[in-house]
Amino acid sequence: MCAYWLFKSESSVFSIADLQKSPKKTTCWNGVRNYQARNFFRDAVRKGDLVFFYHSNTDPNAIVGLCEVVKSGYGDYTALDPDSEYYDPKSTKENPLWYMVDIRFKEAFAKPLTLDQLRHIPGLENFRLLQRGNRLSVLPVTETEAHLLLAQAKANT
DNA sequence: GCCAACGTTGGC
DNA sequence: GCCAACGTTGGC
Repeated sequence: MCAYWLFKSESSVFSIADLQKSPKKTTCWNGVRNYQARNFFRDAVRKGDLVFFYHSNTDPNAIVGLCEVVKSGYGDYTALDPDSEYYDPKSTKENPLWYMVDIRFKEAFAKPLTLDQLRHIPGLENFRLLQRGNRLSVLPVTETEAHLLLAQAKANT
């Protein structure tokens, strides 16, 4: 049983095109410094899970493609690097405070699912991405929601 | 650039 | 443990 997730990224910081250009089309998703997101990485995101890639703070904001988790949660080493902007002295190698996962590019949608479009899809009323004030950068997607998203992406050609 | 919503910090 | 202040996120 694979689960579904949505990862947010500002396209100017790291876009799906950047992922596609990465070695083996794979990257570690580091720099998550929010406890809720951390808990997902540590306890729930598993190898084989499907990830919707979302561009935030861009125009238009949209789900732009799909990736696959290729490595479950492990210690985020940027937290150990004093030169990193993600450095956190409370984290150690033995006792990581922050976690990351690895994802591999799967597909870029021919036409991204824009935020505006998502708001009009029946069945997504409770989708966390669409909820007011939502700021979580790693969020769970239910199987029902995932199927709706995949169907819409397919229909969007 | 603005502002609402949220998470975190720190004083008490 | 409460809550005000602050910093950040993210849509517009």
